Amino acid sequence: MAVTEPRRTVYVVDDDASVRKSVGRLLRTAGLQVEVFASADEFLAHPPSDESACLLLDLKMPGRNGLELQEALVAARKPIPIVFVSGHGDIPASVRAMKGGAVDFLTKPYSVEELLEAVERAMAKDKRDRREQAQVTELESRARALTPREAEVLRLVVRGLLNKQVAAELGISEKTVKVHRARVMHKMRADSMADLVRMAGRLHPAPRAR
Amino acid sequence: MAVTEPRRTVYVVDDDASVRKSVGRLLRTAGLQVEVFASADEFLAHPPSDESACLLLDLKMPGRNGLELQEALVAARKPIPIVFVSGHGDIPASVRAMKGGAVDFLTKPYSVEELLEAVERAMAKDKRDRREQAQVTELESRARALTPREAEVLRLVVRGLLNKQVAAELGISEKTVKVHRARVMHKMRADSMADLVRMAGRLHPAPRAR
DNA sequence: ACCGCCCTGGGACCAAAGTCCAATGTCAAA
DNA sequence: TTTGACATTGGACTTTGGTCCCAGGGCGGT
Repeated sequence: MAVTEPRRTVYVVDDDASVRKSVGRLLRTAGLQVEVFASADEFLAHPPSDESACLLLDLKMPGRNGLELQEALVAARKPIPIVFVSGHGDIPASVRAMKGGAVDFLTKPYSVEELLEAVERAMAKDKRDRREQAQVTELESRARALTPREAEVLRLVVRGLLNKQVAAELGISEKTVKVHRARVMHKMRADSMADLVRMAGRLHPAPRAR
Repeated sequence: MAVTEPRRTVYVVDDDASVRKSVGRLLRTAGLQVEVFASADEFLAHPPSDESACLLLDLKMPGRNGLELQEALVAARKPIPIVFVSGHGDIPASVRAMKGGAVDFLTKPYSVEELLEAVERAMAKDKRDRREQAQVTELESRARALTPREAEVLRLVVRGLLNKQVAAELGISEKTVKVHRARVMHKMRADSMADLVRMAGRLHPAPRAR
């Protein structure tokens, strides 16, 4: 298959130069792009590309450590799957990392297989997350194009109200509701009521179990 | 408020009798019901009540260990939030526990606050999970009451097809589709199209990010 | 053979939704 | 002031959806 393999980048953040070098070589050999950073701040200063990627992160580093970087990324809404690596980490740190959504937490010495497998899963997760995010972003974009009134009508229609009920709720005529409703369908590019309901559901996800 | 406090039970599984005793007393003091078990198998043999509950689980035990119990519960579809406790656990074990969905993983010595806080979060999660599960179960129950044809119509209607399109798809008359559709709405107790779409969405959740 | 459930329809109608065309008023920006 | 986006509504229809009543055939179990 002559499919152009999408660029997949692993960001390696480790204060140990020899680690950066050896791990970098290893990952490149596995066909991955690699970008190395010597500290958390160096990584944060880096404009992350919008390609498929994951982060291979050392737990202990001078300055901002791995967990702090993880928190910073969460706070900055820069979701990127993280694989932690540590030499002398402790259980509380690993638990905190996993609670924070890390894909895996490897301890040295780890095997090449472990590393590649973890990175592979992180990449897969990134791919899913990106796809999901791209779709939601697109929907949000469409929703932003709605006028206040249209958004209002959307809300009530999706709640299951009839046009006449929406009209009563808003104190306007049913005719006007139909007009707004038609524009909503068009702007949201929904081709059925069912479609619209699902779109609305993704825009305001029900708080499921966490 | 004279609200009857719902019974909240913590299942404590630990091979050390003195731990069972002291932790049990501690949790009871905090107003929780406690049931203790000396081994994983003893717990598995226990018919779990259907009350709000969580599991406080020792990592290392003779026979089946904590992680194995966790896996057994997952395999058996007996979801119950787990708080692990370990004296001499290692990082791989804690990571495995967290990957398996554990709420927390405490290491000895831990403070009373840590323990209670973790148990409290586990109970809260259990409450959410139960509520969610109860709703889904109810919907599944309604869906099972549908005849094959009705289920088929539901599927197509929720996909956004018009009655006439559903009819064409099934090779029957639009009239018959209406009949099935009406029965679907009634059996599912949906009071609007939007409602029905959401119900269907919860029955067959879109595979989101994991 | 009879009963109940399921699937299938017709006819008649009413309600709701969607779609044309057309028009008016407000309000803020150019 | 002119332009443009937004909200509003009417009239006239067509298409869909939903609900009655009524009815036949197939099929499995009592």
